[in-house]
Amino acid sequence: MEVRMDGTVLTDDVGFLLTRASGLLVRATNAALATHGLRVRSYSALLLSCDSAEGMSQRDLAETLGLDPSQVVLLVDGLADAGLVERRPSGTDRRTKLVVATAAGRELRRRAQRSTAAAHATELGGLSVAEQEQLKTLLGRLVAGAAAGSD
Amino acid sequence: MEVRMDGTVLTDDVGFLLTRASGLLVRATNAALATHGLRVRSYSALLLSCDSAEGMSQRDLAETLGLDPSQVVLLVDGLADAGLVERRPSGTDRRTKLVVATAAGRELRRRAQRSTAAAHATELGGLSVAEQEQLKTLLGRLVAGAAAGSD
DNA sequence: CTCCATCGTTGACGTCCTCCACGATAGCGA
DNA sequence: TCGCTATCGTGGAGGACGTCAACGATGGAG
Repeated sequence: MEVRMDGTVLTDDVGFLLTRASGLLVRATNAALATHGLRVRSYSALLLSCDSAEGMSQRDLAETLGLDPSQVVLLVDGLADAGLVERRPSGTDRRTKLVVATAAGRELRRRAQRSTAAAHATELGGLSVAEQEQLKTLLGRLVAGAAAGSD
Repeated sequence: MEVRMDGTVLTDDVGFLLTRASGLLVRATNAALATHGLRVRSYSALLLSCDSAEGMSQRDLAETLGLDPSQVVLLVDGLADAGLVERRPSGTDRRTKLVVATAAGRELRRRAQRSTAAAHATELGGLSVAEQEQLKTLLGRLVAGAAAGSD
């Protein structure tokens, strides 16, 4: 019988579990989004583009998604080529381009959302709704804390 | 004021938070492990090799880490080249190779563990110890459930 | 007007994911 | 015993992703 206090055993390590859980969910979600021609990455960007009425700068997109700005370029390129979003010039700053979802983008978002919800339900089936909420809260605090620490 | 029930808003999505948190922790941990010539991947494999007395087959390694077996080959190659683990033939099955940590591997593991613990403490600073334990439990259940579901 | 910061973009390089195929070995049924 | 099928480790290909450095265009402070 082996008893250890912290993340000494790999499968008790928060970091490992985080990576493992994320990998599982990403894989399942990517599979669910494949029929819509989306991946987790592009779907996330589409969501943000839909939820901001006036569009979101690529800078803010990168910040929120935790990505390098150079990756957002390709991400938005793909979405724009598919007619899901468009780049609009900002009225106040000619450097920034606001990414805003098109009607087609908003429509696809609705359909894709059903797919991801189904995948999430399957993957998170082992947890009760209350526990999922608890997990969400803890992760939110973790992310917020880490983001604050890197300022 | 916008109120939504579930993961409708991206930053309230469990999957997104999971990926985001994992990315943050992996980045920090990789930075902490860099001085030891390790990455999260190789460190995890080293841990497993240390914790199983008789060694672990690459198959089981892949299973536990959630990786494709072909990746484990390269992973173990790297660790073996660094003298941290060695491949031993299994007494019962000549196909399988047991990966077992060397003395140097066990020594490095100890030092590396201190680095990762420090990184974790920094990154998880926003959560109390009880909350970290809670998070660990929830993630463990999630991973176990998803693993059971894919059988 | 000048100097420096910021935004989007491009390029490069390495890591990681996913899948497919192969030789060697194991295990089972005829 | 002989095949058939499954499993283990390995190799290779192709795409996605992470990280960093540099550039032109623009904004803002002094």
